Amino acid sequence: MRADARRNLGKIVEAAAAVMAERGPAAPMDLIARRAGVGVGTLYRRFPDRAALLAAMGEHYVHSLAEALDRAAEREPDAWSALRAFVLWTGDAGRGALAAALAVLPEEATAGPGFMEIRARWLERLAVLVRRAQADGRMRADVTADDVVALLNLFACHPGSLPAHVASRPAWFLGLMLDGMSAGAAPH
Amino acid sequence: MRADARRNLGKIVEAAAAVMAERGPAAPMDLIARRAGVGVGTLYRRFPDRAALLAAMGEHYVHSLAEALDRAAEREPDAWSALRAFVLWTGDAGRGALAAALAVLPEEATAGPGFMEIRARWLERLAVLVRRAQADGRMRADVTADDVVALLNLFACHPGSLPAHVASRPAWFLGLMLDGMSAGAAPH
DNA sequence: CGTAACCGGAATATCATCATCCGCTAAGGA
DNA sequence: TCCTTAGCGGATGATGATATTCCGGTTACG
Repeated sequence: MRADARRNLGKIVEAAAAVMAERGPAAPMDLIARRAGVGVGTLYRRFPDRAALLAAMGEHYVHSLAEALDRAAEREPDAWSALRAFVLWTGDAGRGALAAALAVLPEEATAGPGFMEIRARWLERLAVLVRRAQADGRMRADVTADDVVALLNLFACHPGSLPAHVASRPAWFLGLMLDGMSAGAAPH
Repeated sequence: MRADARRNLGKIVEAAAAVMAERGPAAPMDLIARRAGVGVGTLYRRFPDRAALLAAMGEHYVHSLAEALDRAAEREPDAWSALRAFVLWTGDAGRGALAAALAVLPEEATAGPGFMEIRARWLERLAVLVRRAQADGRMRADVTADDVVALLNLFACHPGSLPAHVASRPAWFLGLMLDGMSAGAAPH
């Protein structure tokens, strides 16, 4: 594969994530191509249909998400801090990535080859972290890993249509919900 | 105005709220008409364009929202309980109404005659409630009324695209954020 | 019972997006 | 340096969805 082709491929995946984060999974292909600085033809040559593009995006970003979780787990001293750090990381670093990986993708791109495996592994690690934080008495016992994922989803789905007050301080709101999940909060 | 005409008008506003809650403010007029059990013609005769329809919806639902807040303030013994009751009420009773009044409307229907006044009054009452709850030491001091509104917005914007895990138990998630706002939670 | 207001939805106009195709460009090897 | 060919980009026609109009039929109300 020629060098420029490879370069463009990367640009397209990134652009797709960015545009879809703003306009949802049905965003016009035109926009994605333009954002990538590429003609529509190039886009279609590389990805015969939308599903293929979504699959590529999914694989790429779920991977980066899993990496971030592992990084947090290594660096932070305990499970609860790691969970917290990870959730807050999603708030500033990779909103587009999140929207892509969590909210947009599962609909159609679930079939990717490495996608399901890495996603499952990621979910499992998250669940372990949750259980550990609960065992440490730092996290409410009635909160599940799925709840954490749902929380991320809530913030990831269509950042473009998020209330401005939330969009401008995502970390603050994520922190609020984390506080609600912490052991200190009233369990009802 | 003939009796059936008036009846239909009500049905249309309700249908518009329901459909727009699911599909956003750009939902097809067809759908709205069908949901109302009415022909498209009737819809257009009553509301010359989308903006008119949005305005009508806005007035109607902001009103009902203000009523709910006042009701909660009367019934509950203290400010924090009232706030909590109101927020949780939005979770089950009137999601469509919320989506309409908070997320969908401000974009275009802000110009309605009674709209701005009642909205401002509502916001003011909400702010009073927040200040009282904070004075009572039941609510975190760094949370503002705008934050509460943003929270509602977060759940109201496009229920159709909410993660299933959230959509099926809205009250649970709202409760989580309320817990995060309560005085008990760690302020950081 | 008459009439005029009102209804419904078929028909048309409009528009945005998809997806293809082909002449041009330039990457990379000899 | 030059040649070959993978690769590029965007104009183009097809397609499907939505807005909006219009009129024959219906029904509320005096």
